[in-house]
Amino acid sequence: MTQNLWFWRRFGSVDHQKIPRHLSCQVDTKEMGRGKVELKRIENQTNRQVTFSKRRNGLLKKAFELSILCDAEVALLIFSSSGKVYQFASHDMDRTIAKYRREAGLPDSNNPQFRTMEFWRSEIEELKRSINTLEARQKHLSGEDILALGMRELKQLERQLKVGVERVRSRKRRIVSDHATLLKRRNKQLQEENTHLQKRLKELDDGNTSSRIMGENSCSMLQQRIIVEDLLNGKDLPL
Amino acid sequence: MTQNLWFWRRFGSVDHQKIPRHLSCQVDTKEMGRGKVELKRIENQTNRQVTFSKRRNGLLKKAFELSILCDAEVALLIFSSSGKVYQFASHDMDRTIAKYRREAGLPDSNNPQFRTMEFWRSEIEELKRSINTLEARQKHLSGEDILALGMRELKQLERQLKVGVERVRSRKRRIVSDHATLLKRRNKQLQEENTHLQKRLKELDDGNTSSRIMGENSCSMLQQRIIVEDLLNGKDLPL
DNA sequence: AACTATTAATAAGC
DNA sequence: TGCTTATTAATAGTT
Repeated sequence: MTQNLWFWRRFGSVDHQKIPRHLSCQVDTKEMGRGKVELKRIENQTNRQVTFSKRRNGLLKKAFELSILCDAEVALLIFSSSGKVYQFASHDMDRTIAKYRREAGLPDSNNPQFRTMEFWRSEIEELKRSINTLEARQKHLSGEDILALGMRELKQLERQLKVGVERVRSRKRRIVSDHATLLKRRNKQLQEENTHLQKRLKELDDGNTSSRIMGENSCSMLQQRIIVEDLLNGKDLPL
Repeated sequence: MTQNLWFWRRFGSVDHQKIPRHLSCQVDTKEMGRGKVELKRIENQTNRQVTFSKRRNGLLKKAFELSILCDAEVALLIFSSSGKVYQFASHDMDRTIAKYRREAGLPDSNNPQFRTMEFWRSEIEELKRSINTLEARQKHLSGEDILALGMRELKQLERQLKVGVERVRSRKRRIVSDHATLLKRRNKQLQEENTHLQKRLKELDDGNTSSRIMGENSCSMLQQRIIVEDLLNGKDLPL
């Protein structure tokens, strides 16, 4: 009944005393497939989702096999982090749950009101816990409340912050560069248009207005140049 | 919700069109380990029990891993054919079961408690919104998901990250410096103690043991120096 | 329970 | 999501 999680103590860290195949492995991680995966929440969302899909299927399959091969009654509930539910029950979910309640459950938790109360309560508790965690992390990332952190954590934090700074800088450079490119292109267009217009004017007229037009042109160029400089200084970008 | 058992159709008979390793296999059975096992109840009682034990552990382990790796909520109930129950719940068995009942069970919304439920629901919504905000902020601080940010926000973000880095660095320096100070002080104490001891020895004795003690002394000093160097390199600090 | 040969599961890449 | 491949994990049978 309470041998829940016992395997964690046994399997939590893989024992590499005996070298498995070709090479030994120094890292204390969960390994499978092509790579090695730390037994911790996969941070990359896409990856997590793919792994979830694969392992969920694997788990359902194994639950099914166990129930058949060993004539066991198995019930399995899986909620994805997005809240979608997947289930397997060898006999009948409700029957198995009822059996569990009789065997392991508390005297009377079958009260529907009590149960929903408990459910919402725990749901809220969990959300609050999440918020606390996130807030703590946030503070750390802002360099606050770091007195309790050890050297190792501080170094990791610094590394992460540096990565963040670099990404932000990279994005900034990209924005500026894109805008500059855009403006240059427009500049060029205008220049060409100007040349064209001048040519046409020269063809139509005999020189008494062409100087005025050349004046307007150079003014427009100047304005463009100022905008580009603003961009490079990071002033108000339209994006 | 009812995609239960779907995998059975796909995995029920293994596809051996592609020869797996050394030899192909003609039989349409479930295979594993050294032998091949039909996907049906194992008749031999001993065998069945052993297999149950092994596979049960495997299943529990995998359920656990799924919950950790993919941040999923998993509940698993296994009754052996002799009636013994084994369970795993990543969060809380009752909570997960309640969640399942809500999801899969009747969408009973005309409850007298509907109002309070609505209240809690909105409470939860709000908490979730907070979490989303926090997570978004977190990502920004990690330099992720910043494509939508404008130049002004990026600059602010960069400034904040720099402040964070500087605070973390400052804290690191402080830790190292404190430790160095501490060690230097201890060093000095030891040195004084040493001098004192040597003096006393010289007074009491006439030189046949003093060399040994000096040896111990220099060894201690060497150790101290190594620790200080570790500190400056940021290795494992006790703090 | 430990060992080992063999197959299954699956991480990564597409 | 599905397929392929390289690699590790699970485990059936044996001792």
